[in-house]
Amino acid sequence: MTTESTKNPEPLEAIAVSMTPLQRFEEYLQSKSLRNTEQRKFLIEQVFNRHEHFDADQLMEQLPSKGSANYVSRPTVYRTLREFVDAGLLNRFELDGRSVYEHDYGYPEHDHLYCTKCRKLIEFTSPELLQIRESVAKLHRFRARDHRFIIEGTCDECAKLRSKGRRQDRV
Amino acid sequence: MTTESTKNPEPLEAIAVSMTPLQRFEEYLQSKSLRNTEQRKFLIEQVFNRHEHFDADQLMEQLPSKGSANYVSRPTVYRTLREFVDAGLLNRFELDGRSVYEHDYGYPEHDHLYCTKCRKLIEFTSPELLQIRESVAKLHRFRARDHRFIIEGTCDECAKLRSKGRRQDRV
DNA sequence: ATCGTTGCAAACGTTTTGCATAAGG
DNA sequence: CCTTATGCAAAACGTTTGCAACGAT
Repeated sequence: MTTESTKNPEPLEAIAVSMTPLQRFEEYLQSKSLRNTEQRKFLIEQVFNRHEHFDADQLMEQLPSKGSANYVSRPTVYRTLREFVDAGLLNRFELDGRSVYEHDYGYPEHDHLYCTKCRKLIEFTSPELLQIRESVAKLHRFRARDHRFIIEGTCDECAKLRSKGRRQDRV
Repeated sequence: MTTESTKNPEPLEAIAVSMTPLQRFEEYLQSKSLRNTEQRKFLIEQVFNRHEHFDADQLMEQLPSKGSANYVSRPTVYRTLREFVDAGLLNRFELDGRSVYEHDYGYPEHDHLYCTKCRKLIEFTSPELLQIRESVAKLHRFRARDHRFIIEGTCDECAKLRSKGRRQDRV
Protein backbone atom coordinates (compact mmCIF):
# COMPACT_ATOMS: atom_id res chain seq x y z
CA MET A 1 0.00 0.00 0.00
CA THR A 2 1.34 3.37 -0.85
CA THR A 3 0.86 6.48 1.03
CA GLU A 4 -0.85 9.43 -0.35
CA SER A 5 -1.83 11.50 2.57
CA THR A 6 -3.96 13.91 0.62
CA LYS A 7 -3.86 16.79 3.04
CA ASN A 8 -1.50 19.61 2.44
CA PRO A 9 1.06 20.58 5.04
CA GLU A 10 -1.19 22.62 7.27
CA PRO A 11 -1.20 22.67 11.04
CA LEU A 12 -3.49 20.14 12.59
CA GLU A 13 -6.79 21.45 13.88
CA ALA A 14 -7.93 20.97 17.39
CA ILE A 15 -10.81 18.56 17.57
CA ALA A 16 -14.02 19.32 19.40
CA VAL A 17 -14.17 18.27 23.03
CA SER A 18 -16.92 18.49 25.56
CA MET A 19 -14.86 19.71 28.53
CA THR A 20 -12.08 22.21 28.91
CA PRO A 21 -8.72 20.82 29.96
CA LEU A 22 -9.27 22.29 33.40
CA GLN A 23 -12.64 20.62 33.74
CA ARG A 24 -11.26 17.34 32.64
CA PHE A 25 -8.37 17.65 35.04
CA GLU A 26 -10.71 18.46 37.91
CA GLU A 27 -12.62 15.32 37.14
CA TYR A 28 -9.40 13.34 37.16
CA LEU A 29 -8.34 14.84 40.48
CA GLN A 30 -11.65 13.98 42.07
CA SER A 31 -11.50 10.42 40.82
CA LYS A 32 -8.12 10.04 42.45
CA SER A 33 -8.87 12.04 45.58
CA LEU A 34 -6.19 14.54 44.68
CA ARG A 35 -6.38 18.25 45.30
CA ASN A 36 -7.00 21.12 43.00
CA THR A 37 -4.32 23.52 44.11
CA GLU A 38 -3.47 26.98 42.88
CA GLN A 39 -0.31 25.69 41.27
CA ARG A 40 -2.10 23.03 39.31
CA LYS A 41 -4.76 25.43 38.09
CA PHE A 42 -2.15 27.95 37.09
CA LEU A 43 -0.10 25.38 35.24
CA ILE A 44 -3.11 24.09 33.32
CA GLU A 45 -3.69 27.63 32.17
CA GLN A 46 -0.07 28.16 31.20
CA VAL A 47 0.22 24.89 29.37
CA PHE A 48 -3.00 25.19 27.39
CA ASN A 49 -2.48 28.78 26.36
CA ARG A 50 0.78 27.79 24.79
CA HIS A 51 2.47 26.23 21.78
CA GLU A 52 2.20 22.52 21.38
CA HIS A 53 5.68 21.23 22.08
CA PHE A 54 7.70 22.16 25.10
CA ASP A 55 9.96 20.67 27.72
CA ALA A 56 10.06 21.31 31.45
CA ASP A 57 12.70 23.99 31.08
CA GLN A 58 10.80 25.91 28.47
CA LEU A 59 7.71 25.82 30.65
CA MET A 60 9.69 27.02 33.67
CA GLU A 61 11.02 29.93 31.65
CA GLN A 62 7.58 31.28 30.91
CA LEU A 63 6.48 31.08 34.54
CA PRO A 64 6.77 33.85 37.15
CA SER A 65 10.15 33.80 38.84
CA LYS A 66 11.00 33.10 42.41
CA GLY A 67 9.82 36.24 44.13
CA SER A 68 6.58 36.67 42.18
CA ALA A 69 3.04 35.59 42.78
CA ASN A 70 2.16 32.29 41.16
CA TYR A 71 5.72 31.05 41.46
CA VAL A 72 5.89 27.31 40.97
CA SER A 73 8.97 25.38 41.90
CA ARG A 74 10.78 23.07 39.55
CA PRO A 75 9.84 19.85 41.35
CA THR A 76 6.20 20.87 41.27
CA VAL A 77 6.43 21.54 37.56
CA TYR A 78 7.80 18.06 37.00
CA ARG A 79 5.26 16.46 39.30
CA THR A 80 2.41 18.31 37.68
CA LEU A 81 3.49 17.51 34.14
CA ARG A 82 3.43 13.89 35.07
CA GLU A 83 -0.09 14.27 36.39
CA PHE A 84 -1.19 15.96 33.20
CA VAL A 85 0.13 12.98 31.29
CA ASP A 86 -1.63 10.57 33.63
CA ALA A 87 -4.82 12.55 33.25
CA GLY A 88 -4.61 12.29 29.47
CA LEU A 89 -4.14 16.02 28.99
CA LEU A 90 -0.60 15.87 27.71
CA ASN A 91 1.44 13.48 25.69
CA ARG A 92 5.09 12.93 26.52
CA PHE A 93 7.92 11.69 24.35
CA GLU A 94 11.69 11.80 24.43
CA LEU A 95 13.78 13.94 22.18
CA ASP A 96 17.53 14.39 22.49
CA GLY A 97 17.51 12.91 25.94
CA ARG A 98 14.81 15.01 27.53
CA SER A 99 11.04 14.81 27.83
CA VAL A 100 8.95 16.83 25.42
CA TYR A 101 5.26 17.45 25.98
CA GLU A 102 2.42 18.31 23.67
CA HIS A 103 -1.33 18.63 23.95
CA ASP A 104 -3.11 15.33 23.88
CA TYR A 105 -6.62 16.14 25.05
CA GLY A 106 -8.61 17.69 22.23
CA TYR A 107 -5.88 17.10 19.72
CA PRO A 108 -5.75 14.55 16.92
CA GLU A 109 -3.25 11.69 16.87
CA HIS A 110 -0.22 12.48 14.85
CA ASP A 111 3.47 11.83 14.43
CA HIS A 112 6.46 14.07 13.85
CA LEU A 113 9.09 15.19 11.46
CA TYR A 114 12.07 16.48 13.41
CA CYS A 115 14.51 18.88 11.84
CA THR A 116 17.89 18.20 13.37
CA LYS A 117 19.18 21.59 12.23
CA CYS A 118 16.61 23.97 13.71
CA ARG A 119 15.10 21.43 16.16
CA LYS A 120 11.63 22.13 14.84
CA LEU A 121 8.90 19.51 15.18
CA ILE A 122 6.43 19.25 12.32
CA GLU A 123 3.28 17.23 12.79
CA PHE A 124 1.71 14.88 10.33
CA THR A 125 -1.02 12.27 10.33
CA SER A 126 -0.88 8.94 8.58
CA PRO A 127 -3.73 6.46 8.78
CA GLU A 128 -1.55 3.92 6.96
CA LEU A 129 0.89 4.01 9.84
CA LEU A 130 -1.72 2.65 12.18
CA GLN A 131 -2.41 -0.14 9.74
CA ILE A 132 1.25 -1.06 9.75
CA ARG A 133 1.28 -0.96 13.50
CA GLU A 134 -1.69 -3.28 13.63
CA SER A 135 -0.38 -5.80 11.15
CA VAL A 136 3.07 -5.90 12.70
CA ALA A 137 1.58 -6.33 16.13
CA LYS A 138 -0.64 -9.12 14.94
CA LEU A 139 2.25 -10.92 13.30
CA HIS A 140 4.19 -10.89 16.58
CA ARG A 141 1.18 -11.45 18.83
CA PHE A 142 1.99 -8.12 20.41
CA ARG A 143 -0.54 -5.95 22.24
CA ALA A 144 0.25 -2.52 20.82
CA ARG A 145 -0.73 0.31 23.09
CA ASP A 146 1.11 3.28 21.70
CA HIS A 147 3.87 4.16 19.32
CA ARG A 148 6.46 6.77 18.52
CA PHE A 149 7.34 7.53 14.95
CA ILE A 150 9.79 10.35 14.40
CA ILE A 151 11.29 11.08 11.02
CA GLU A 152 14.58 12.92 11.34
CA GLY A 153 16.11 15.09 8.71
CA THR A 154 16.18 18.63 7.43
CA CYS A 155 13.19 20.87 6.95
CA ASP A 156 12.64 22.90 3.83
CA GLU A 157 13.78 26.19 5.33
CA CYS A 158 16.99 24.76 6.72
CA ALA A 159 17.72 22.98 3.47
CA LYS A 160 17.50 26.29 1.66
CA LEU A 161 19.91 27.96 4.08
CA ARG A 162 22.22 25.01 3.97
CA SER A 163 24.84 26.25 1.53
CA LYS A 164 26.59 28.60 3.94
CA GLY A 165 25.59 27.74 7.50
CA ARG A 166 27.35 24.73 8.92
CA ARG A 167 25.74 23.00 11.88
CA GLN A 168 25.17 19.63 13.44
CA ASP A 169 23.34 17.26 11.13
CA ARG A 170 22.61 14.25 13.24
CA VAL A 171 21.25 13.76 16.66
CA MET B 1 16.40 -4.79 27.55
CA THR B 2 16.73 -8.31 26.37
CA THR B 3 16.56 -9.29 22.79
CA GLU B 4 14.69 -12.50 22.44
CA SER B 5 12.87 -12.64 19.22
CA THR B 6 10.06 -15.01 20.03
CA LYS B 7 9.77 -18.40 18.47
CA ASN B 8 7.53 -17.50 15.65
CA PRO B 9 8.72 -14.48 13.71
CA GLU B 10 12.32 -15.44 13.05
CA PRO B 11 15.19 -13.17 14.04
CA LEU B 12 16.63 -10.99 11.35
CA GLU B 13 19.61 -12.44 9.58
CA ALA B 14 22.87 -10.62 9.33
CA ILE B 15 23.50 -9.46 5.81
CA ALA B 16 26.70 -10.14 3.94
CA VAL B 17 29.38 -7.49 4.23
CA SER B 18 32.79 -7.25 2.67
CA MET B 19 34.74 -6.10 5.74
CA THR B 20 34.65 -7.10 9.36
CA PRO B 21 33.53 -4.40 11.80
CA LEU B 22 37.12 -4.05 12.92
CA GLN B 23 38.35 -3.55 9.39
CA ARG B 24 35.71 -1.02 8.69
CA PHE B 25 36.51 0.81 11.89
CA GLU B 26 40.20 0.89 11.06
CA GLU B 27 39.34 2.46 7.75
CA TYR B 28 37.25 5.05 9.53
CA LEU B 29 40.04 5.81 11.99
CA GLN B 30 42.55 6.30 9.22
CA SER B 31 40.25 8.61 7.34
CA LYS B 32 39.95 10.76 10.44
CA SER B 33 43.55 10.47 11.60
CA LEU B 34 42.46 8.79 14.78
CA ARG B 35 44.30 5.99 16.52
CA ASN B 36 43.63 2.34 16.72
CA THR B 37 44.18 1.77 20.41
CA GLU B 38 43.98 -1.39 22.47
CA GLN B 39 40.79 -0.18 24.09
CA ARG B 40 39.06 0.46 20.81
CA LYS B 41 40.07 -2.90 19.41
CA PHE B 42 38.92 -4.64 22.54
CA LEU B 43 35.59 -2.83 22.56
CA ILE B 44 34.90 -3.67 18.93
CA GLU B 45 35.41 -7.28 19.82
CA GLN B 46 33.18 -7.09 22.88
CA VAL B 47 30.43 -5.25 21.09
CA PHE B 48 30.33 -7.46 18.02
CA ASN B 49 30.45 -10.73 19.91
CA ARG B 50 27.36 -9.72 21.75
CA HIS B 51 23.60 -9.43 21.64
CA GLU B 52 22.12 -6.66 19.56
CA HIS B 53 20.72 -4.22 22.05
CA PHE B 54 22.63 -2.86 24.98
CA ASP B 55 23.29 0.34 26.85
CA ALA B 56 26.54 1.71 28.20
CA ASP B 57 25.98 0.17 31.60
CA GLN B 58 25.33 -3.28 30.25
CA LEU B 59 28.46 -3.06 28.17
CA MET B 60 30.50 -1.93 31.18
CA GLU B 61 29.21 -4.87 33.17
CA GLN B 62 30.57 -7.40 30.73
CA LEU B 63 34.03 -5.78 30.63
CA PRO B 64 36.98 -6.63 32.89
CA SER B 65 36.85 -4.71 36.13
CA LYS B 66 39.21 -2.12 37.43
CA GLY B 67 42.24 -4.18 38.34
CA SER B 68 42.19 -6.50 35.33
CA ALA B 69 43.88 -6.40 32.00
CA ASN B 70 41.84 -4.80 29.27
CA TYR B 71 40.10 -2.56 31.75
CA VAL B 72 38.32 0.27 29.99
CA SER B 73 37.08 3.26 31.90
CA ARG B 74 33.56 4.54 31.72
CA PRO B 75 34.38 7.76 29.88
CA THR B 76 36.26 5.76 27.27
CA VAL B 77 33.32 3.46 26.82
CA TYR B 78 31.07 6.43 26.17
CA ARG B 79 33.56 8.08 23.86
CA THR B 80 34.11 4.90 21.94
CA LEU B 81 30.43 4.12 21.55
CA ARG B 82 30.01 7.51 20.02
CA GLU B 83 32.79 6.76 17.58
CA PHE B 84 31.21 3.46 16.65
CA VAL B 85 28.05 5.34 15.84
CA ASP B 86 29.95 7.91 13.80
CA ALA B 87 31.72 5.14 11.97
CA GLY B 88 28.41 3.54 11.04
CA LEU B 89 29.07 0.42 13.10
CA LEU B 90 26.37 0.99 15.67
CA ASN B 91 22.99 2.55 15.72
CA ARG B 92 21.84 4.53 18.74
CA PHE B 93 18.36 5.32 19.95
CA GLU B 94 16.80 6.46 23.19
CA LEU B 95 14.71 4.26 25.41
CA ASP B 96 13.45 5.22 28.84
CA GLY B 97 15.82 8.14 29.02
CA ARG B 98 19.05 6.42 28.16
CA SER B 99 20.91 5.51 24.99
CA VAL B 100 20.53 2.03 23.57
CA TYR B 101 22.84 0.66 20.91
CA GLU B 102 22.50 -2.05 18.33
CA HIS B 103 24.51 -3.33 15.42
CA ASP B 104 24.12 -1.26 12.32
CA TYR B 105 26.94 -2.42 10.06
CA GLY B 106 26.04 -5.71 8.45
CA TYR B 107 22.55 -5.66 9.82
CA PRO B 108 19.32 -4.99 7.96
CA GLU B 109 17.21 -1.93 8.66
CA HIS B 110 14.43 -2.62 11.07
CA ASP B 111 12.19 -1.10 13.72
CA HIS B 112 11.11 -2.26 17.14
CA LEU B 113 8.31 -3.49 19.28
CA TYR B 114 9.01 -2.62 22.90
CA CYS B 115 7.38 -4.55 25.69
CA THR B 116 6.93 -2.17 28.59
CA LYS B 117 6.47 -5.07 31.00
CA CYS B 118 9.63 -7.09 30.41
CA ARG B 119 11.55 -4.33 28.56
CA LYS B 120 12.22 -6.66 25.66
CA LEU B 121 12.90 -5.25 22.21
CA ILE B 122 11.56 -7.22 19.27
CA GLU B 123 12.69 -6.37 15.78
CA PHE B 124 10.60 -6.17 12.68
CA THR B 125 10.95 -4.94 9.13
CA SER B 126 8.33 -3.07 7.17
CA PRO B 127 8.94 -1.90 3.63
CA GLU B 128 5.64 -0.02 3.74
CA LEU B 129 6.99 2.11 6.55
CA LEU B 130 9.67 3.49 4.31
CA GLN B 131 7.06 4.33 1.73
CA ILE B 132 5.12 6.26 4.33
CA ARG B 133 8.25 8.03 5.36
CA GLU B 134 8.96 9.01 1.79
CA SER B 135 5.52 10.28 0.98
CA VAL B 136 5.21 12.22 4.22
CA ALA B 137 8.60 13.77 3.66
CA LYS B 138 7.72 14.70 0.13
CA LEU B 139 4.46 16.26 1.21
CA HIS B 140 6.29 18.47 3.70
CA ARG B 141 9.33 19.11 1.52
CA PHE B 142 11.37 17.45 4.23
CA ARG B 143 14.74 15.76 3.67
CA ALA B 144 14.30 12.55 5.62
CA ARG B 145 17.56 11.03 6.79
CA ASP B 146 16.51 8.54 9.41
CA HIS B 147 13.58 7.57 11.54
CA ARG B 148 12.62 5.88 14.76
CA PHE B 149 9.50 3.82 14.96
CA ILE B 150 8.86 2.07 18.25
CA ILE B 151 5.62 0.32 18.99
CA GLU B 152 5.01 0.05 22.72
CA GLY B 153 2.84 -2.50 24.35
CA THR B 154 2.87 -5.97 25.82
CA CYS B 155 4.55 -8.98 24.30
CA ASP B 156 2.86 -12.33 24.03
CA GLU B 157 4.64 -13.91 27.00
CA CYS B 158 3.88 -11.02 29.31
CA ALA B 159 0.28 -10.94 28.18
CA LYS B 160 -0.07 -14.60 29.14
CA LEU B 161 1.37 -13.97 32.60
CA ARG B 162 -0.77 -10.93 33.01
CA SER B 163 -3.59 -12.30 35.13
CA LYS B 164 -1.67 -12.35 38.39
CA GLY B 165 1.53 -10.38 37.80
CA ARG B 166 1.38 -6.71 38.57
CA ARG B 167 3.91 -4.38 37.06
CA GLN B 168 4.27 -1.05 35.35
CA ASP B 169 2.41 -0.84 32.11
CA ARG B 170 3.41 2.44 30.63
CA VAL B 171 6.69 4.10 30.10
C1' DA C 1 -8.10 17.30 61.58
C1' DT C 2 -6.75 14.87 57.96
C1' DC C 3 -3.82 13.85 54.39
C1' DG C 4 -2.25 15.37 49.94
C1' DT C 5 0.94 19.23 48.31
C1' DT C 6 4.51 22.43 48.21
C1' DG C 7 9.33 24.29 48.23
C1' DC C 8 13.78 23.48 49.51
C1' DA C 9 17.88 21.10 49.28
C1' DA C 10 19.98 17.37 48.14
C1' DA C 11 20.23 13.17 45.57
C1' DC C 12 19.71 10.71 41.51
C1' DG C 13 21.30 8.14 37.02
C1' DT C 14 23.36 8.93 32.84
C1' DT C 15 26.61 11.16 30.20
C1' DT C 16 30.28 14.58 29.56
C1' DT C 17 34.37 17.34 30.63
C1' DG C 18 39.17 19.22 32.21
C1' DC C 19 43.31 17.81 32.91
C1' DA C 20 47.60 15.35 33.56
C1' DT C 21 49.64 11.17 31.96
C1' DA C 22 50.18 7.48 28.55
C1' DA C 23 50.78 5.73 24.12
C1' DG C 24 49.96 5.32 18.82
C1' DG C 25 51.73 7.08 14.43
C1' DC D 1 58.27 13.69 18.65
C1' DC D 2 53.80 15.20 18.05
C1' DT D 3 49.32 14.51 18.74
C1' DT D 4 45.48 11.81 20.05
C1' DA D 5 43.67 8.80 23.77
C1' DT D 6 43.15 7.43 28.35
C1' DG D 7 41.81 7.40 33.33
C1' DC D 8 40.60 9.99 37.04
C1' DA D 9 37.79 13.06 39.36
C1' DA D 10 34.47 16.08 39.08
C1' DA D 11 30.91 18.41 36.67
C1' DA D 12 26.90 18.68 33.90
C1' DC D 13 22.37 17.53 32.75
C1' DG D 14 17.51 16.57 33.34
C1' DT D 15 14.82 14.69 36.74
C1' DT D 16 13.38 12.81 41.28
C1' DT D 17 13.11 12.40 46.33
C1' DG D 18 13.00 13.19 51.62
C1' DC D 19 11.25 16.12 54.52
C1' DA D 20 9.13 19.83 57.21
C1' DA D 21 5.80 23.28 56.57
C1' DC D 22 1.57 24.35 54.21
C1' DG D 23 -3.12 24.15 52.61
C1' DA D 24 -7.38 21.86 50.53
C1' DT D 25 -11.22 19.18 51.73
